[in-house]
Amino acid sequence: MSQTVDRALSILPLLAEGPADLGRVADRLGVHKSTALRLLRTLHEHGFVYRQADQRYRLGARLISLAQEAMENLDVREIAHPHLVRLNEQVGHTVHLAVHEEDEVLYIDKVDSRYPVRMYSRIGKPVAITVAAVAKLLLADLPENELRAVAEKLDYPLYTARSTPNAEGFLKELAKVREQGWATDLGGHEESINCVAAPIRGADGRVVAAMSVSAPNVVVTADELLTLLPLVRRTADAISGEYSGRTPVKEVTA
Amino acid sequence: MSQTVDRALSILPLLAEGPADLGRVADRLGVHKSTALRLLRTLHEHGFVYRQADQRYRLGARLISLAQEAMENLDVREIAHPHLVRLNEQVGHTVHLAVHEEDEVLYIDKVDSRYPVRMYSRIGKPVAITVAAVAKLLLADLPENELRAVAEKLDYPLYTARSTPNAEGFLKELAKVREQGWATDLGGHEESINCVAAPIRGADGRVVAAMSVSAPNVVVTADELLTLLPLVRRTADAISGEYSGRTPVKEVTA
DNA sequence: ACGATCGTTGCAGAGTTTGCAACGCATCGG
DNA sequence: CCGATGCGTTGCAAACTCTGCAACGATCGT
Repeated sequence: MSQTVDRALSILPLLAEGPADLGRVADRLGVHKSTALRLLRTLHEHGFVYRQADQRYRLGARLISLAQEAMENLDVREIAHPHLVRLNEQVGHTVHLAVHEEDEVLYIDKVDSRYPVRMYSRIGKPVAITVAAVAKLLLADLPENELRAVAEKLDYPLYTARSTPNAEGFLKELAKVREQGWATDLGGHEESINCVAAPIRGADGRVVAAMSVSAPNVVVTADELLTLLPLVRRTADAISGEYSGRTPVKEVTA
Repeated sequence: MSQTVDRALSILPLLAEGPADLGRVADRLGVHKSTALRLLRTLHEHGFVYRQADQRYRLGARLISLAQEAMENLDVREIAHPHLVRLNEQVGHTVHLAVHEEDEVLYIDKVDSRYPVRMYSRIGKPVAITVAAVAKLLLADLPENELRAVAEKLDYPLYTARSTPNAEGFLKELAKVREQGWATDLGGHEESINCVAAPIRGADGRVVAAMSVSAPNVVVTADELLTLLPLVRRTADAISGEYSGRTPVKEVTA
């Protein structure tokens, strides 16, 4: 809608790939160098980009601190955290909390496994939306028409042989998930890692977040992990209860 | 330099304070509602802001994931992390890693204390620049003229009775820090918390980051904490060595 | 049912942004 | 040592984008 802002914002993901000099930025944006310079200057004034010793630009500190504030403002996170910690103490495995926003699902909290073998994931990282157990729960709650639209639009990368292959399979899986009220990912993202997940609901019953317990095959089998399901669901319900009790605003897709 | 972008970017810190509706954003920016709307729309398209169910705007997910990428690209962080973990295992206290950028010092990594008493701090959060031990190290490395300019410009909030009171005291402290090659914060930020910090240097000898060990009085006295200094310095030196060995770009102030 | 509040859209004027060309500066090769 | 090349930077006038207004529609509360 606003050309200038549009261009300026496009610079940020570009710099996320790594530092770039003026010429490179101008090229990638398809604008004159002087234009790119002025955009970068404005971004710089706000601390969103930073100029290295070699004059190249990279993402700046304000971006990091802003993101930090953004996460601290998420009410679900605040409420859920102690529950996640407690669950982690009980089961020992990695516990995740995720929310859905604009066709992306991302982790907003994590408590690491106490076992030496840890899985790779980071708070703030978008999750594999077509296979992750938490993603299934979050998407399954969308109204039918939206859901169909989203499913068609997605890519279905075959991380493993058990990854969701296409929109049809995804919708079918989501229907199942919606009905049973919980979800799993059995080696769909990484061959040796399984997850069990449960939804966290707001006062109006809509799913506002999802939490999961993940563990590699080498520690527990999928079947053993599934025995934790009741505990995971109870934890999620406890968070739901606390969250809907004093909900200031509902976190739902637009 | 660019009015439109300037305004658009100003919206983000504003939203970091909490969700706001269109009217509020327009007021704070001092522009017409229609103008604010178009800016918000552009930010929305890029995922930087998100629209809640109640139509209010808040910071979006792309901001969080971008910040995540920004941090993952920091070479110092990657290299330092395992060292921080090891140090934490040895001493048990909270370990921090911080960098300096544009008159701000912020934590880019943290390993939590193993003691039940934990201090409040978060990755991405700007640190109290006038009192934190890591901040002293990072600033002490600036060229004399820049340093003076920065010191004059800063605020000196009196967190405790032992906080740095003014520019003069700060410069004096920095001179000491520069000479001895390490720094402390003894109750300057929070009455009961002490820190010991050491610098991490790049190939050219400039300080690129600083690390610290922090612990509350109730666990160890300041004197006991100081006995850890040699270990902290050794760890910092190890990181420095590894970092300067294969430095792609130097992270230095412009 | 009515008024108030808030978000949204088309429009024309105003102002900002854009790309060009020229400059300064450093680096590199002859 | 000097010219060539590449980079970031600045003034300028034309062009296009953005701005604020006013009017509309929807939603909410009384």
